[in-house]
Amino acid sequence: MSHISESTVRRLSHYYRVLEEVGAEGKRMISSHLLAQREGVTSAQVRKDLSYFGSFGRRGLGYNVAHLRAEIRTILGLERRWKVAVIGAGHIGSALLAYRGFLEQGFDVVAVFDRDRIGRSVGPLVVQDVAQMPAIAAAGAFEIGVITTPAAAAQDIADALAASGIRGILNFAPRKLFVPKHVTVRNVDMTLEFESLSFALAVERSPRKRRARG
Amino acid sequence: MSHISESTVRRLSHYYRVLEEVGAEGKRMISSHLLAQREGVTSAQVRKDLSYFGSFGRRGLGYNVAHLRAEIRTILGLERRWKVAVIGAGHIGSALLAYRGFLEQGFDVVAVFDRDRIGRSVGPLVVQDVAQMPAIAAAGAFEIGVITTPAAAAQDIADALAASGIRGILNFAPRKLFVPKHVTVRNVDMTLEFESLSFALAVERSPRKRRARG
DNA sequence: CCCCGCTTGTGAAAACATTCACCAGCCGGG
DNA sequence: CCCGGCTGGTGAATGTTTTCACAAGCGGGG
Repeated sequence: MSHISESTVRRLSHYYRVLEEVGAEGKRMISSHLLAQREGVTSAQVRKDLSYFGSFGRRGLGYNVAHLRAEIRTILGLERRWKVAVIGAGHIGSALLAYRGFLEQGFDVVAVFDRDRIGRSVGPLVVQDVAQMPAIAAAGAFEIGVITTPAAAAQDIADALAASGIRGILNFAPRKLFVPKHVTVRNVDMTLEFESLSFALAVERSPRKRRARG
Repeated sequence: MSHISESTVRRLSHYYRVLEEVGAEGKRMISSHLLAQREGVTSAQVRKDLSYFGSFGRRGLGYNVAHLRAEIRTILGLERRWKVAVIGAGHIGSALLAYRGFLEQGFDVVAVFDRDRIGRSVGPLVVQDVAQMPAIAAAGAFEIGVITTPAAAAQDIADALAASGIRGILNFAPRKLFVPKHVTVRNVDMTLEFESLSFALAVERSPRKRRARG
């Protein structure tokens, strides 16, 4: 397991969900072929992805649903719970806090920070001054910082998080973040996806070559 | 331009943003090297990405910022505006509607549908019955459907959208959607990103091989 | 106990994406 | 007008990811 690609990890998350469903349907075993079909990938891909981490199946039988689910859970680090702070209490930040979905999956939002709106209640939490954030982060109050500030502030927040020893950042701001290499950033960028859709729909785009004007 | 990879399109969106900033800073020309640096990729990558669509630079000078920006705008299909319907008026749907960011970029939300909450105002729009959606879609009222319903409903909505002639879907539900091949789906999946972060942080994961139990 | 149908795990091959390296072209200065 | 310093475009090389294809292992039936 020298290095696992980002795509493999993403697919593991997907398999994890499929296994939840399949388990709920009462199935005890599942073949790589069936699992692949439900996820829209090839069976070889499923087996290859899993093979990076071990041998979880049995030839002739497939994978034990509950067992494989537990293995993936461990691989993804979902055995434990992660403490999350949200920086930016605007629309996205609030929606995120209100969204129950991921709370059930091992992530607990323990703090919300903003430059304004200080003292306001957001669900069970009270918005704290973002100026306090570095100290609170450094004290180990959370492991993952979620940036939902305007784009212009995002890099500064990322710098502050990194300087406070935070190693995981989920960035909702539409801007590339530069961080020390021991820090992992993942991006959720709606605008990008809209533009990607736009590209796909605009089939009438013309591939003609042109000369540029300086 | 036989086929453009998804990654290339994503990077074009990124370049587009950088060009906006760079333009705002008053720069007239930019080299592939500088553009690359601001986006955290190599200069060869920038030139290769652009070369799929034409020759937009001038040797010795670089790219004209405004001109390149306009070219990418055209490539991405952002010359025109896209009409968007949001299906699901829950937390994510509402946050999305409140988010001004992407409205400025060529996407107009023209309708909101939900199974409940019918008649409620969301910004300038009124929630309509999702049962009406297929007819309204078929009438050409919008080109892109954004699914922000619970996961269990997502595939049915996708089927309805596809059947009504919609060719672009942005899916916020954490579930793989199966659609006819002329329909393009893009996913925004926060849960996935959280799990990917969890994996990256859980460095103490052990790669030991095991035997599975059936 | 052996054979058959099924399924995994995995090297090898193929497909795909990124980076290299260099030619061609452009500007400015002398 | 020519030379030198830069920079873009692009085929070739390299690196990465996915797919293929098959040996090895499993359970069940007779």
